[in-house]
Amino acid sequence: MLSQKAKYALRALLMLAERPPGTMVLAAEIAERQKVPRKFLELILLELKRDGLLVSQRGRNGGYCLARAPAGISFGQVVRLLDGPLAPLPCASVTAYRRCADCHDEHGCHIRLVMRRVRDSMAAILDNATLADALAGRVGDELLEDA
Amino acid sequence: MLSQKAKYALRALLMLAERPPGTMVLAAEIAERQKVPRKFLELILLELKRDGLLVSQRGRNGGYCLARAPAGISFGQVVRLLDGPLAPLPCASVTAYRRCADCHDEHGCHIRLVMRRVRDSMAAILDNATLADALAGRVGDELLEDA
DNA sequence: GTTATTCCCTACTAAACCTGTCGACTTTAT
DNA sequence: ATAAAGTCGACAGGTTTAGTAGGGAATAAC
Repeated sequence: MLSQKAKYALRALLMLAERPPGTMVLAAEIAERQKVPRKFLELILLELKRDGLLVSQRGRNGGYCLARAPAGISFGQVVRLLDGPLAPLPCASVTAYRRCADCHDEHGCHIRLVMRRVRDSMAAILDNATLADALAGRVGDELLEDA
Repeated sequence: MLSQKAKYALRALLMLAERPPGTMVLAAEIAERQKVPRKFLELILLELKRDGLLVSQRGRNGGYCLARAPAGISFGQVVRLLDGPLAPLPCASVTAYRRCADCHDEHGCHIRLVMRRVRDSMAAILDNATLADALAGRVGDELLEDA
């Protein structure tokens, strides 16, 4: 399950992606428009900034904007940053592999093999979906008709 | 992330699937062999039984066995039962749809569309992978060679 | 250089959830 | 009767989630 944090982060990023590149937007404005508690949002924006997805400007006329073009930011990066690895099990993770303590012969573990497939397909979708794709209505391979 | 409960449940079911159909196995034996706390496992087995995946026999010579053939029990059923809907967001769920309270115009929500694709691909894998498939080494479309 | 604005940072909290544990009760075979 | 086994409710300790609170630091405008 996606956390509120990740959901809020995606909303904020999508909102920023709609603006002309370099436009500074106030945290307060994002909070109001996206209906996210202001202080909570600040924590999230800060995390996104630390990870290099956002650029910020302090003081008057400050705010946040994307650090790269919307086509350069994927859902996968955002979800991993805020919610951790995609894989349903640590032993099925590629980016954050960890052995199951109680699993003898991991190599033949059927559960792991299935979960590995799940993680691969999640990664294929999320790492491939960028903010630009979302705004353009491109979801996966198909282009969405009107609505 | 898969809960311990779901992981233990899958382990127990796979173990039962290896036995000849109808063989009663003690909760205590499953617990020991799969290294799962006994009392905790009992809760899980009970839940599996209530959902019709297991059959139990009380008293002496009692135990648990699968209620159906291993080919009739999918990973998806088990995961949904113990961990809830597959979808990363309630608004992207098929089996347990719930509107996002703070989402105006859900219809055009880009986040939802992406998460819907994630849930579809998870469901395709998990609902298609049965206990029998796992034991046979069938994972998805390909058959696994030795190792 | 003062002031208003805006992001930055740390600490805290209340509630929920996860992972079990405990103890008693019921059913059943011997 | 007795012992073996599943059934059930309550609870507890730790972790995570979803925020809140309050100030500190940088910057622009005046």
